[in-house]
Parts: sequence; C-alpha cells; structure tokens
Amino acid sequence: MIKDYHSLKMHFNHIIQDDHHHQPKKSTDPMAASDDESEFVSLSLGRPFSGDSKREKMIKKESSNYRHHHGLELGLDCKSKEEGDNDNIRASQKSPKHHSTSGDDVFLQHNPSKKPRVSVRAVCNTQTLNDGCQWRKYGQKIAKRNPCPRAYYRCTVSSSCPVRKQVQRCVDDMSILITTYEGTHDHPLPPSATTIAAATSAAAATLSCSSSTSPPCHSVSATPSTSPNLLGFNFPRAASQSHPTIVLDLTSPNHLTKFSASTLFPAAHSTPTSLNFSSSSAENVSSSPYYQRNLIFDSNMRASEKHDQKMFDAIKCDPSFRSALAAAITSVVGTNVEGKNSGLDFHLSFSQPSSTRNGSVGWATSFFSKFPQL
DNA sequence: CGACTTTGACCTGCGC
DNA sequence: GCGCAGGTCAAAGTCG
Repeated sequence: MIKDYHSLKMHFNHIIQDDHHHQPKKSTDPMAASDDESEFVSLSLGRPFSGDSKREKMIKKESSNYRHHHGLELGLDCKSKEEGDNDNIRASQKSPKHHSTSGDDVFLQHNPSKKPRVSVRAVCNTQTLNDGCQWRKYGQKIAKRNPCPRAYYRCTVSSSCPVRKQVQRCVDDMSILITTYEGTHDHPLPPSATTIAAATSAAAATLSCSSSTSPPCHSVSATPSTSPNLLGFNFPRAASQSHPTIVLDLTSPNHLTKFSASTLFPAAHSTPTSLNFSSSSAENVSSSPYYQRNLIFDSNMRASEKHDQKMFDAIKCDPSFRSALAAAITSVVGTNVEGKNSGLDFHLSFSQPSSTRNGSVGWATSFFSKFPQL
C-alpha cells in the first residue's frame, strides 16, 4: 500500500510540475484570476477543538481571502457554544418567533418539525455503534414493517444537548445497524465523537443549502433516488422519508465497501443528490489509513474520465453535493486523525480540471497537500 | 444511591 | 373526526 501510495504521489507531483510549466503567470489581482482559479470552491471541514498551528492560520487566511472575493463558504466546524451557530439553531428551535434569515432557519420555516438527520448504515454485532458519545436510552418501539425494535437515545454529555439518535436493525439484513442522528451537540466533543457530529452538522448545512438551491444547480445533480446516481452508484433510501436525511452507507455486499453520502428530501419536492466512495473493508473502514487514501483515489479512478467533468461541475454548483462530500471526508478524517487532530482545520479545494487527465487527481493532490502525513 | 433501562401510556402529525 | 404510526414521557425496575 505504501509503495502504491508513493508511486501515485510521485505521479501527482509530475503532473503538477507539468501544469506549472504550461500555466501562464497569474495576475496579482485575485479578481482577474485565471479560469481555473475562478472555479475553486472552498470547503471548511470540522475543527472540533481550537488550535493555533501555523497551518491553521495560513488556511484561515486563505479561506478568508477566498470568501472575501468569491462569497463561497461551507462551514462544517463543530463549534462551541460561544461561537454562535449552535445557539442560532437552538434559538430557532426554542423560539417560534425567531426571524433570522439563515439557511437553517429558512429550512425550519418550511419544515418546522422536520429536523435534518444523518443516518449511518453499518455492519455491527453490538447493540449500538460506538460513536464516542454518551447516550441514554429513553424509549423503544416496534416500528411497522420491521420486527426489530427501534431504540431511542439522547445525548447525556450535556444535560441540555438536543442531539438524539435512533438505532434499529435493518429489516433486510439483521447484521446491519441503522443509526439515525438528529440535532447538533451544544458541547465540545471528544475526538472520537467528532466523526458523526461533523456529519450531522453537514446534514443541516446540506439541507439548508438545498432548500435554497437554484434550479440550474439541481438540474446538474438531481437523480431519482432509486436509480444510479451521477457517479454510477446506487445509494440507499433513508429510514424515514418524513425527515430530510443524509445516509452514510458503510456496508457493502462486495469486496470494496461503498461509502455513500446522499441527501434525501420529502417526495413532494424530492431532488436527491449523492456522492459515493469506495473503501477497502467493511469493518472499521473509517479508521483505516488506506481507507482515507482510497476514499479519494478509488472514487476518482473508478469514475470514468467523462464522469470527472460532470462530477466537478456538479460539486461546483450544488451546495448539497459539496456538503455531502464534506460529510463523507470529515467522517473519515475525523476518526483517523484521532488523538492528533486537536486544532485540525483543513481546507479542501476543488479545482476545475484543465483536462480530464488532471480531473482525476485534482482532489487527491489538494487533499494530500493538506495531509502530508498520509 | 445514582445512573440507566424497560415499558405502557400519552402526545402529535398525517392520511383518509 | 378517526385511526394509525412514530416519537416521547415517566414510573418502576435493574445494575454496579
């Protein structure tokens, strides 16, 4: 694996060097940047604990500059109480007279009782997934069409934490555990718990973005939820269609584990979008270093060159697509860098490929530039 | 004794 | 308005 990795890395470096040789010198005016640069999308993924590394400052500066000029931002930070976002969400939940015009509020105004959810499907022999959080069971119910009882848990890390989760075995395959998370934690999380928390935050971001996505964007990525998506993969339906739900599928019937992040919406205005990746194993996939690399490589290598262009176009213009991807990557990275990720704040840029050849490696190159240890 | 689980009752949204 | 199903409450029981 290491050998393959170094080989690929060297290959990337060659491609990048080639690009530099062929690229004209860029103007110092950021607004007059080349076409390639103008296509960049900024993704800011989970930063559960504060830190002050040089890289973090540099990334913040870059991110800030970019947002200033382009107005594009996708934040998935697990913010503390003092940082505000969670307060806004809680306030909007508690107070029906909340008049903020944030994306979440727009969503909640249209769906007052439909909190976004993140559903995780995983092969699990234990009663619940060990997601690093403390939970207290407060109810159990036999749901229709499933003989296995559905258990209801709430987060007990903080007495006021609104996060809840439902745990139920899949009716089709009892070895699969479906865990559905709802809400945003109002307290700092242990590193091992940031994975799902980030995905949950991303769900809110995804759905709020999607609720206001312009029609042209949806036309790029919208696919029927029962048919193969843009990248040629299928993805599962959420457990509950009454709530908008992101599904992270960590199960796979074949050798490669498919990892999908899809957003599903109530059928009345359903325009689901999804991303799907591949990994190497079903068990503990997110903690495998190989999985992290493979997440990027395999998805890109398997997508045909023709699809590369479509993929980049979709990601560029569809906020829900970007959020789903961010959730997927955060889910993986958050776990793997456990113990090392204090203060982690990485900045992931997607560039418009100058050719389909570069399209396949653009993500990985950018990703590795931020994670040289991988 | 406190934390947690179990379980029947109750509440609420939704379709008819 | 009624019935159904999902979700929550809270008293009683269990466990360490």
